[in-house]
Amino acid sequence: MAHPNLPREEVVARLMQVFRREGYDGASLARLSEATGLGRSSLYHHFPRGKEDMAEAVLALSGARVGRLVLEPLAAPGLVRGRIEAMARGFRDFYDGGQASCLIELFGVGTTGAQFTEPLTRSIATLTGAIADVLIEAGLAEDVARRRAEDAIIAIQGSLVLSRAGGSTAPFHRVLAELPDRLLA
Amino acid sequence: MAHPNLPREEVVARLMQVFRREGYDGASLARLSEATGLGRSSLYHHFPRGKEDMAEAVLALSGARVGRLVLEPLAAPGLVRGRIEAMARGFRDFYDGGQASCLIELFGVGTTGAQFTEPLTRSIATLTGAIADVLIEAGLAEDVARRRAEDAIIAIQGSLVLSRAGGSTAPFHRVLAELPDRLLA
DNA sequence: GTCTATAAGCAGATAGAC
DNA sequence: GTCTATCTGCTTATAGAC
Repeated sequence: MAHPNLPREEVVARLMQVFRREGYDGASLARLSEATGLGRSSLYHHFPRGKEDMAEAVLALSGARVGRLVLEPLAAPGLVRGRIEAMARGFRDFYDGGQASCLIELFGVGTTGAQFTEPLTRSIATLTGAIADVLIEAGLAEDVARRRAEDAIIAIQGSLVLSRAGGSTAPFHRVLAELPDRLLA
Repeated sequence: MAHPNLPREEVVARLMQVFRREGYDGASLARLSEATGLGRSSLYHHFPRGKEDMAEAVLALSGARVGRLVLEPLAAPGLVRGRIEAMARGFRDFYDGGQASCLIELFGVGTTGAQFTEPLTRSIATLTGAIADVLIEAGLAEDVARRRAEDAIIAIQGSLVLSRAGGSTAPFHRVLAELPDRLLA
């Protein structure tokens, strides 16, 4: 066994890598076992309902990371522009420089049904709400703020799709670089 | 058998529906068989290498539809704005009003490997190139035109992700409605 | 908490009759 | 060109020893 007594968060982080690469249906137990160094039975010990529980844990970790990397810098004290720039760096790290897929695209498809869509929907709403709040704080009208916040999320998601399809993370990095000006223009 | 002597294009269209809903790995032969009304063996008669051939046919149909619905209206004679509006309607139809997923997100993940990425990459490049050409025709500088064209594709893809995650196609329709002004501003 | 062994079922794919 | 029947392998999941 390659990784004995791995802390749970590290196990979940490795599960997340697999889900992001292979999707929910594509991530087999064999692959998840290999990535974590845990045998099938060990995985079932930690996640009694199997893949379903693993995916839930991955979503929870994902939510926590978005909170720490994106929402916290956005809500921190300081000038609005600086906080938005920090948020952009947070997105960059969360998506591993544009190489990691978004779980929204992966868990909203196939066998999963509507099982995971609700947390993902809430996550999107929280994110756009937080960005809109900062823009309102900066003096923008509420409807403009909400629209620009949604545009920002749209641009990030779209750039991830294009980056993966095109084999270059350039679109992702360009969108992040332009984000502060687009939000505050 | 529910649908005897179905024309090939109709068969492929039904396969596309399944792949779009379930993803590549999630689309089982049982499901593909049910959707087309063809038994497993009939599917293998038409698509000797199985799912792989089916996915290829689906990609080909997808490319043909993009050509007819999006690229042709864009290249047609007439004023640039009207052609861009026609292109937006083409995207709306191609993505079934925002309810259909993009194959880029589905075929770039899981078992498929790099097998289908090349046609998808080319498709994106063709699309952005065609949009950029029209903007250059309208008098924009080439670098600006190329950037805006890429932004348009990013916005459309991102809005599809948000529409699916949020349970409402509003983001998709908003992006399409704003497309002409954004490209020509 | 991890292991080996195994169950039960479904996946993709094929053979051969009609 | 479609059918029924079948094969092999891999899937998720469980049982029980250590």
